[in-house]
Amino acid sequence: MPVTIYDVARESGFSMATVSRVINGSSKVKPATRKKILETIERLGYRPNAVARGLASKKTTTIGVVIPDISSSFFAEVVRGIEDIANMYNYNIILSNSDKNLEKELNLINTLLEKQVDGLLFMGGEVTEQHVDIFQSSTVPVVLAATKDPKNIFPSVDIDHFQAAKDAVMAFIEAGHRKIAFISGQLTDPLTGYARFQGYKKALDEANIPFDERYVKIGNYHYESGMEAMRYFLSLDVKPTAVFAVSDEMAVGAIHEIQDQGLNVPNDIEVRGFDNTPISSMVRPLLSTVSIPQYDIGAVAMRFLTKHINEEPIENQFVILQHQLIERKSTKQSS
Amino acid sequence: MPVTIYDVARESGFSMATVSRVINGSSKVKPATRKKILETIERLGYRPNAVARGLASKKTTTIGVVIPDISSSFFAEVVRGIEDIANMYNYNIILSNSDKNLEKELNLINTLLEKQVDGLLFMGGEVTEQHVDIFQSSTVPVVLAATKDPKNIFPSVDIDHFQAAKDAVMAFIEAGHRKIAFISGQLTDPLTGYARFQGYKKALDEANIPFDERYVKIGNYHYESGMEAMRYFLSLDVKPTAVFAVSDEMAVGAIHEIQDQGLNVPNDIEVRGFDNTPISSMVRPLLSTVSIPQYDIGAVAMRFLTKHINEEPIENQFVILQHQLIERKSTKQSS
DNA sequence: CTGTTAGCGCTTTCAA
DNA sequence: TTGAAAGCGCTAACAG
Repeated sequence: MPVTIYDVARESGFSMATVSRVINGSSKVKPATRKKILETIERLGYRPNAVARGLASKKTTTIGVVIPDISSSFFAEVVRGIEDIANMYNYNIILSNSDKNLEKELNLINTLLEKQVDGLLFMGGEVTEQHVDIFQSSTVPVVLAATKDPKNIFPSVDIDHFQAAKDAVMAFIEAGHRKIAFISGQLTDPLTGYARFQGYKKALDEANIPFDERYVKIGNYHYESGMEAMRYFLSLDVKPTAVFAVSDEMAVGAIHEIQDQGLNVPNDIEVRGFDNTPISSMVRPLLSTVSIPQYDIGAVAMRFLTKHINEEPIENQFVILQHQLIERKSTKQSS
Repeated sequence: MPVTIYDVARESGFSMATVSRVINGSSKVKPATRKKILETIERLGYRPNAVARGLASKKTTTIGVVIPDISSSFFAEVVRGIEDIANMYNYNIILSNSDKNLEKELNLINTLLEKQVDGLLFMGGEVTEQHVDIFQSSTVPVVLAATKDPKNIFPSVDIDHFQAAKDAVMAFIEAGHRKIAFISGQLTDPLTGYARFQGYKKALDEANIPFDERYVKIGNYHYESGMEAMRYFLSLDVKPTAVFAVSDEMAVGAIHEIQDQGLNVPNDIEVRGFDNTPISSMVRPLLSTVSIPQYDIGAVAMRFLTKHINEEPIENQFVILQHQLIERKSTKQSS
């Protein structure tokens, strides 16, 4: 039978209210009585029950995080950012993996809301009508991280996927390439798939390079699918001279396929990835990529959420973090 | 003002107790009344308050997980295993990063216990007296994952680090190597550091190869420190012909350092890593390594915890999962 | 500065 | 099969 605040009150000779005050460090308590109460807390080994506190105060100091897959190094880094800031503000996070499965997402959100989290951080593929509905049924704030909803209803923290992809392709164009292959994500995915694809097309368009669908292959962000895509590109009559993949893993897969066929990166074909995950610095040649501030996306989103929770004034509901082209060794230095 | 069980009771014309029964699917409720109550729950958009339930039932269906660093791909995979099984048993997890910092660990454990988690999963470097103390103050079960306590007080799920390292080194010895370098973890770390080091020494010992401290370098498990260690080994008069690193990242760093100096892996120097993290399949040459069932460690630990929570009979309190030598391309096939 | 007293929303005997 | 009522452990007015 664990010791309760009532026991502490009885043993110390003060009331529950006063004990509560010293626990919460709130308002004025005479130093002498604080000391006494602290002593009996120590003596009894009292540990406040956060569930009871949550019920009484309507605050749980925990926030819900739904994420596609924590074993993806991209999201793991985002979560690290979330957790660090959460910790700083004295929140804990309940983490749950959705695998981008709609039903699972909806269930998880519901469960988290039932658990009375003080706020919700959502990462996922798409934000559908159903997401919107359930988010709107929430009495606590919801912030989208590394995604956004099509109607801009909810605050979000993300990068400009369209521009990032366009910049990457433009760098190739400026280096003189005309035959630029694109290893894409699913086009049904509005942000990481479709928006980046549009960026690719736009860059070509502005350079008057006709779009050639043979230079586009859909991948699943993983290494193998990068190899496969590259295998296909290399089977073409007119091979591309540059390849842009929307994930580092796929880019590395592409590089290895190129190398396995006896060609050289970057001399025969240049390759650029996306995300700047740790692997890009652990391969040869070092991978040129588009750096996405994963940690910051998480950190900013969490900070953002605390502001909403505390109803602090918020200037901009939709923050776009900056991406950056990282030139390493899988592209020729254009200097 | 959110709708409560009381509202549902009033609207449906039944008592709170009966509403509670249909929510929990427990005991007998007449189908007709169940139907009516379900309807009014739907109509009112009632969402049960898990905090109140937790207070009343003394169960929160959430478990606490403390982990060194979620952005490490090793732990990310372990957590995926934990979460999947947790999910299966209808638990949520509160995840917190400790960075192996003792004070932080103790604080986190305390917070989780205050939050009335139904169980605790601990991963960390070392399990000290202080850990033992706080774990013993817990009224809920504690399971150690990917670690164990020196006195075998708490149930744990891990691999045999000593044997795994020994096996890796023995494979080199059987392939004819005598000059085997070792990129170690901190020796103050009892499991991943010290135990593996002992395994290395034991293998040499059994083969009557004298231990040479110049062939041992302490790393921090990361890529750069693998390169550094290798740079040092290559500066030796008598260079090693094989290198065993206790993490894949360090092994890959070593390979790249070797390659950068114009030598070939595996022809000039063979390299073997540890963990079988995804990167080992994404480098050239493909990395030979010791496979650790990370996902399973998490999954088994979580399953283990549910058994403790439900007070199911448990045969063995200390489960050792099997490691496995994976032969890829950074070692010569010994067949 | 401290105490009294209602709840918070739900589960759980115990009766009916 | 259903209901009444007593808490679960704590916070938050409100008094004093």
